[in-house]
Amino acid sequence: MAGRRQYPFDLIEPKWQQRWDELEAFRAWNPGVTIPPAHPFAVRHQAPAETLPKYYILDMFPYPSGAGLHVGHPEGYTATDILARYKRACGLHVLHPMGWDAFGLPAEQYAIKTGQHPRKTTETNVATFKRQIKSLGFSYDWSRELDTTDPHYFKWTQWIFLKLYNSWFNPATNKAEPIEKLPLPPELAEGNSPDMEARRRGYRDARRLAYVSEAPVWWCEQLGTVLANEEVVDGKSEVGGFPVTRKPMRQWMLRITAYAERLLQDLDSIEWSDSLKEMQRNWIGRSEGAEVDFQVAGHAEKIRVFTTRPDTLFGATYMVLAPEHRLVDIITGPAQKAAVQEYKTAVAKKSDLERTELAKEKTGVPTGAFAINPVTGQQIAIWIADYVLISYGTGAIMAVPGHDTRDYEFATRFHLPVLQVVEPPAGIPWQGFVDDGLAVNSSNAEISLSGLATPEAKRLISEWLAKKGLGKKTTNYKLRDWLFSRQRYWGEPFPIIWKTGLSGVPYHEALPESALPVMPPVLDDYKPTSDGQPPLARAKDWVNLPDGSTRETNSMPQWAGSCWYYLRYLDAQNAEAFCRPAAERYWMGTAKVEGQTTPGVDLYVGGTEHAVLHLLYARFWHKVLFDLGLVSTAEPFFKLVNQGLILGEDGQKMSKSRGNVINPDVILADYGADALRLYEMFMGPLEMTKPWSTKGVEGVYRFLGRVWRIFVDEQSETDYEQNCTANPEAASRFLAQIALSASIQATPATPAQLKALHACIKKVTEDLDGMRFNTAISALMVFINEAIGWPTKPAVVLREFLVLLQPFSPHLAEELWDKLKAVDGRADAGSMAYAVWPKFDPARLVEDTLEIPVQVNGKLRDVLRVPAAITPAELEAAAKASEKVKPYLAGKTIRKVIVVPRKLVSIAAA
RNA sequence: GCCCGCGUGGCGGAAUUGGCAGACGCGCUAGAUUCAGGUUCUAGUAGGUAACACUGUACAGGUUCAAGUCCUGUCGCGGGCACCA
Repeated sequence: MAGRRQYPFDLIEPKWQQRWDELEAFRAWNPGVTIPPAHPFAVRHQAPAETLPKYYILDMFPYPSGAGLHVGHPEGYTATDILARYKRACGLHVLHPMGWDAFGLPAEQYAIKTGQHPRKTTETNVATFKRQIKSLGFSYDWSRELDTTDPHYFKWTQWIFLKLYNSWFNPATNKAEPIEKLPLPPELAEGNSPDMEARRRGYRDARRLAYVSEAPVWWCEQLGTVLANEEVVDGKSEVGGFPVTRKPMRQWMLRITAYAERLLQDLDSIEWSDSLKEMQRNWIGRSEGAEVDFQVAGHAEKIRVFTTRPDTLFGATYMVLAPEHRLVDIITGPAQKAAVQEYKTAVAKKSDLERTELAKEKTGVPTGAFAINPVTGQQIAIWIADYVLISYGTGAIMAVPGHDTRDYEFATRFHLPVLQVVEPPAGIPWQGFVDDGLAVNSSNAEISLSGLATPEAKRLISEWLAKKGLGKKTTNYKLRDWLFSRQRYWGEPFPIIWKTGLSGVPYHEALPESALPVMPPVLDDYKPTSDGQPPLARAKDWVNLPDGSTRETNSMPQWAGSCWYYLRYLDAQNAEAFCRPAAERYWMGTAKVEGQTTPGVDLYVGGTEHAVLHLLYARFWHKVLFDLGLVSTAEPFFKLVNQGLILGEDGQKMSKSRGNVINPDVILADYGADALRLYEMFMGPLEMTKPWSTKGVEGVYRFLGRVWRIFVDEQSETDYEQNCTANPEAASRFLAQIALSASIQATPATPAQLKALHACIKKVTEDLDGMRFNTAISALMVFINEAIGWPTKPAVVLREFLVLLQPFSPHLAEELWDKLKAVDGRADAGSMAYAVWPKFDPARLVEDTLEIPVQVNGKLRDVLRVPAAITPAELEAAAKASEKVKPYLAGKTIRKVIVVPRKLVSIAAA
């Protein structure tokens, strides 16, 4: 490291971290809990904790990887810690917890390689993360620490799964309801035969929020597991970037699509960034349109299509089915059978990556069949092509090549007819015009759209189709149901068993709550079995139950634990419930508390990588729990902020291969936690991507050194090289012998000193409210730059400054706060954890003179120093009288003079 | 291709939302302290000029007494979505 140590942070920081631990200084108190009278919380607040307004501030909990903390972690954690400390100082009851999202692939892959149990790896990694996080002095309530792999935790993850399993979505009420209350159709209502029982069971199973499906799913050979849509990026696995293929498998699904509309609508009720909301909107992918039925000529079959442009129906000149469409084999003519089969096979062999990457040129083959356009009566060819996806809409489209880019490309390639049915604004060619215009060439004997603007044409044709029974208005979503099972060992087992029903058909049943937690079996080998079964299937004793039923061998995805951890923090130790209602209502802000306005988590900070995975899944679970009356808010996270990425010093993304990774442990050892915290906040706005600079750390470190030297007598810091780090007593003796500077006195502050202080209070307070940490720190620096020149420094002023510094660099602030006792004798200075935030007094900032810039024709010509009480007329006169201004007015006529009181004078002259 | 966001000194970034562009920090220059290096302290630091003038917030226009900020177009960078009918 460069330079001498600025101050003994290596003694100060462990001392205060230990003190906070001993005091349990940052514990948050649930309703009904008695607070020890000596606790600083009780000392500050006379009222019971549950009558104070709460502030729930949450970090995205980390996956404890083997690599340890990287510098991105402390960025978000410092931001939330500063706010947690600030809100505590402002008198709010702050909940600020931390835990571990510890199920996941790396621990399992390490187990496959070494045979070491993932539990062991996880424990080691958690210990490392905890040590690192603690060394940064964050004010977490560690009594609420949780770990998703702890049976006391995942018992309740399994319990919530049972809630999903035992619920269905009632479209009439738009809510999840218990499955027992699902109305049965009349034909199933009666009869107790085994057959009727099985049919009733089938009816219910098809409607549960957690259900089993045989549909094609993403399979990743390298990872040996299936993946959710959200985990597949550009045809590759999000983790590892391995190829994935489509494969029909029996899997557990969660019916998130039932919540598509609410997940979309409720975005309007929460304070997230526009870009993040937009990402969720895109993912949900709502589009309004119509379904239209096309009769297949010479067949009984109809083809149903979804279109967002029913107004272009007159321009539909052919149709396309997805190659996987049910009707393809039925309608294909004998002459086309071979070609169609060949095309289907070719498409099936393509991975999704190839299907999109090689999509430069459209492909397809005709089926030989024709459909009848319901408005023109024309026969139009039916093709199959892989640009139509089986998974969206109905898997079939009406092609309007005149006004759809993809259809236009296809029609051009295969010489299919192109008709104009929309008139663009003047000057734009109609071919391939896809925006709104005026309908043309769109009339038949019964209906005419011609001349109508696109929205009206859509409305009219939809009504007409509905009246004729040919179609109806409908809404489609891109969102698919959530594939919820994985072929992995290191995840929550499902609380599900399988039984054999009539004629050998297997069916599933939930285990009772009393069977929770379902523990995973002990295994020697964590690989999937050779026949592609999940590793849990290897444990025969575990799988096979005495009554002949067998356990579900899939496990839950990593997202399961993070879907509800923010609720477990509210009542983390509770063995009887996932969360007690009183605690839930208090911390989620729905209990009646004076001054409480925010529903849900007040502030959630984390990376943008969870924009559509964790944040969508958690909202979904929360809404189900809300419907079932288990939580009291419709949304979990009221305000959400994404921290920006920290790049390497070379401006590139940090990576081992580039060799530009900054290890926070090294920074910590060289400059201390306070400097690291301060630097990460000083780099720039929290949400921005910004490069690391170790020189920048030195800068804020020097600032902390200046703060230290304002307070202490430099002559008394005798021996910096003395090593007391390993010996707390020696450290404490050493720190105690460092005397306060003689310039600090219990004297009243001068007006100039109060002005500097209150300017700082104002700026820091406003900037913290707006989460502008970088400019708040610059205000602290401005204050110190000024105060360092004061011959005598009043203790009252410095105490208030320390309260402002404390959220940012709490260790140094505590040490100096403690030392100030020697001058002002204030004995209440044991810990700053609940020190009261100073109030800014505008009276202290009143200026008696102002500097007023004077412009002539927009150019600055003078700056006048004038009394603050000056009238606009006097100000104008003073401006015109200025010797610096006069030459620019000479020989010109003043056309206009603008006087902005207390701001500026602008003269226009010609 | 479509949808967001952003372009300010050598660098990270400020600018009360239309009112003195460059706060604060890094770096750099000079001086003091020191045997010396480091540290610390003091002064300076957008370009330009001997000093003024003048020029400057990606580029080109526009609105205004006044534009980094508002409007139109262009270019560049970052992120998201990507055959979603």
